[in-house]
Amino acid sequence: MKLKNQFFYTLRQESADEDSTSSNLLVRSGMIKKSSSGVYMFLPLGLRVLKNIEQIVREEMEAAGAQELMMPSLIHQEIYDKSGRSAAFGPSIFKLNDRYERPYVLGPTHEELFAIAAKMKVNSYKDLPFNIYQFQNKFRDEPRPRFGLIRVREFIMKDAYTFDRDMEGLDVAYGKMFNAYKNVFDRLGLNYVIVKADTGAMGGHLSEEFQAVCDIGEDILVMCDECDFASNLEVAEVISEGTEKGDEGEIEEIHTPNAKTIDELQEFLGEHPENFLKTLVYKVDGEFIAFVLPGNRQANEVKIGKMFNAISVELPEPEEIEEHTNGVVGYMGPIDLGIKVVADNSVLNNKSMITGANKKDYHIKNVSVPRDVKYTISGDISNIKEGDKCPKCGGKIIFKKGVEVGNTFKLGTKYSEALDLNYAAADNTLHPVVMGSYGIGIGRTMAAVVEQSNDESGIVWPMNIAPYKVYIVVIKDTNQEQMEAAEKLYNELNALGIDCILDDRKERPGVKFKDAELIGIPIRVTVGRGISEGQLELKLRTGGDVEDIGVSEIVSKIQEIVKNA
RNA sequence: CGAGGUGUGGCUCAGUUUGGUAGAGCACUACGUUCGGGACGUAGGGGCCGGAGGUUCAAAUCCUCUCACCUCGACCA
Repeated sequence: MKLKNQFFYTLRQESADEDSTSSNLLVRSGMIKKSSSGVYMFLPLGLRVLKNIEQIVREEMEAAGAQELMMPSLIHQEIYDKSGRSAAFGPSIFKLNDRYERPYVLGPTHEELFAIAAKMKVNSYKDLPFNIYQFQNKFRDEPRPRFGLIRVREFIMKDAYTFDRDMEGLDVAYGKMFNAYKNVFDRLGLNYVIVKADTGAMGGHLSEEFQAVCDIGEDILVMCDECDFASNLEVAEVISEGTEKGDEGEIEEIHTPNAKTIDELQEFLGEHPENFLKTLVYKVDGEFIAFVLPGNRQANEVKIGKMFNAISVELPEPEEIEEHTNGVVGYMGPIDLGIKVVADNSVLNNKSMITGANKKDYHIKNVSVPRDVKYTISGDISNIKEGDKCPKCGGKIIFKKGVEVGNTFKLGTKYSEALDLNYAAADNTLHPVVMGSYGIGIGRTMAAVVEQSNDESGIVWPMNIAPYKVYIVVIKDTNQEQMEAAEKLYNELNALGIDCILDDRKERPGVKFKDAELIGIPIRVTVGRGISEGQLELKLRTGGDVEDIGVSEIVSKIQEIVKNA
């Protein structure tokens, strides 16, 4: 691309309403522009990066035996009603009516449609397995779009779906896709970890997430400092200490005016939070249930939801709680609360605890969980925390933050059963097809790369996804010798399939250098005064000094750099 | 959905408290000087101040409604 007369611009200032390094750099370099909250335009330069990432994903999908196709975005809502996901997605699904008032949705993900398409092909066990995928815009009405391309409402996803006869077949298909995913993120040079995760609205048996490690990540990754344990916080199992803390004593009321939170109580009594019993009331599919856990642990709503196989787990308003229980918010305790009580594993043996008296301004002490707390169920309902024991090896737990760039699911038969995707086995009995689904957020991956690869001057694209590989700076666009040398190099590189930018704008050199760095082109060639001695300058975006190179060697040198990157 | 904030030229913002008919920097145009790391000077062009209604002789400024965007929280594959 010659910059003159092309749709190319950069901004010198940060955008006022971008909130992350990656979104600022992508906006400043003219690759994307926000269209409305959580919706972005991809401009020519940005689109090239997107397509490059897409191509890497495509190559790995094809290598894994997947076939590309394309589904519509506009889908009859009935299909999502049938699978129960209109409810599961709730307000996150974009809904609209056609002119006859028939309800449609903009597809948030496509398990249903792929299952329906698969019915065309699947009759017998001989028709399985197979694997199909697409790149397509997905729509999700996120409550709070954030961080540029990281959390958006319309985004391009590569979604793949595998179809097998049984779980053994799924294991094989899943393994292939899992490896393909590793290849993709390895090729992109991302620093990522793979964690076990909740299956959420997708359902099924297993979910693993590919998480790009970065500070603005919205997911907490739970890792072990000794073994390879890695899990999303949502599902990381807490190994309860099982200690028998304290001696049983008589319950005593203590006056604790205005000490409503664990922090205030700690301040007031001078006791460590682990000696408090925190009592939280959740509305689980409409039922008010109390959850008792140590003062130093957070409740985990995903675990609670699983415990009751519930669709919704929400924290009710204080008034609602007081209406439905005998408790007083701020002074809640599990004794005589009047509703079902669930105890966290880690408090079951504790015999000397402090908890709310269900009476304003009072707590009680010497509470023995085995003696005094009448719980219906116990289980693991809290978040693991840093410093806890690793559930796998007993090592120490550490946290990192991650951006979920890929997700794989062993779905099982959830969708095939809902949509009657069955096959006849060898004995002529009918069985539901066993499915897997696999997503990669393309735009989000692009943002994650920028988050991990930038410096004070701008983006540093890896060679294989850079929008162009070489940026040719012509120092003086009016100097004929310089322009001719630059054009010659430009043509030679293009002929070799090495995409390059020729900056032939009437700009001062400083402007061109700054732009080259901002947009992150890996190789910069400067055509300047040295040209009269047949010399060019070469500089890499990743660093290092400017190198003088003869005109005759420049092309082979660039080829070598591109090849070895 | 709750709380807070912001909408003024392409971009970043001042002006709003105390109404008087719109500014700065960057970007853009012309000319000149300069020109190998976001040049300088001079002269220009471009905005009915998010929208609607109201108060007033007069509204970017005050009042009402509304829309959009942002932050924190809630929520969330």
